[in-house]
Amino acid sequence: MLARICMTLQPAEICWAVSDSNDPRVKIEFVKEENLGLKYRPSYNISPGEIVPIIISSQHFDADNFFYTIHPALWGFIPRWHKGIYNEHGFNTTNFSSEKMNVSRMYKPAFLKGQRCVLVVEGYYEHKRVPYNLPVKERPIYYIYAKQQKGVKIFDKSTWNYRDINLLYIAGIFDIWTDDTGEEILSFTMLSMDSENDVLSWLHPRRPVILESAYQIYRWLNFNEIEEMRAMQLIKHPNVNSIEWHKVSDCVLNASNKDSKCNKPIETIKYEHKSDDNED
DNA sequence: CCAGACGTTGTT
DNA sequence: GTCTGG
DNA sequence: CCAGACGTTGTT
DNA sequence: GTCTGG
Repeated sequence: MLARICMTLQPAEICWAVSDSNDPRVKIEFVKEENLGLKYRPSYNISPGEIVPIIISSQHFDADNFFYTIHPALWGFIPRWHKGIYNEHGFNTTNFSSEKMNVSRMYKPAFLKGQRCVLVVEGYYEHKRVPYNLPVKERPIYYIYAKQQKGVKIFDKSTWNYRDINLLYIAGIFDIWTDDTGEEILSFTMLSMDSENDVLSWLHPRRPVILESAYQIYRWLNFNEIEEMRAMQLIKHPNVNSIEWHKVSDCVLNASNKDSKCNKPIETIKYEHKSDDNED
């Protein structure tokens, strides 16, 4: 999968957006402003190796109460056994096939400890899969995001009410890694799944595991209440009914382009006009 | 047992 | 050609 | 994944 | 750290 996401919200704004829940058990806290000496930097184009906000259960730290906490975390899971510089383990841990969970040496231990998390994003970017004979430049790139209320455009902040926008919630696995000096780093991987037979199959054979309902998110995070077996069931066939997308320019391919034009719609080619973007 | 893998991706 | 940083 | 680097030096 | 293959 094309490893790019969009998340421009500030920590407080993330709390506002995420805490829109009727469930009194869902209390939101943004903790650990800094991690690794690196700070979460909201951006229209975020890549692996950067710090992004994830939600985890407070019960990983406080056994008495369950509520949501939002942490800045390193995108790219650091293997528990790794020694040395944190990012020199040599594995691509940006995402992980959820189907392989029960045989994974790398992720299973964290999963069995209930270390499930949710990555909060405004949207993610994906190359469309096209025939091999087409050059890279001919591959359209799409921005995928949650369906919004009337009048709200997720790619246009001037239309936002921070408490009303709909975000994407992507299931993940996290761990806390300790370096030689005792410094801890919170890192995570994004879970992926087959997109065959769902609304995104036209785009790419795989897609992130997207949690759509508040209840689904609650169960994915509450590891005490929902054990591993049921958690895996939960993400086996997650719904993706409430998503939308549009074509964007290739400026997002350069990871250093953090500009707002990264998630803006571009003119579609004349003959495939209108909302036919959604077609294969 | 011990060495080697452990992950992903437009690859072959 | 291949690795790394984002 | 893709873009960009791929190097050195008594220097800041 | 933990599992698998030989």
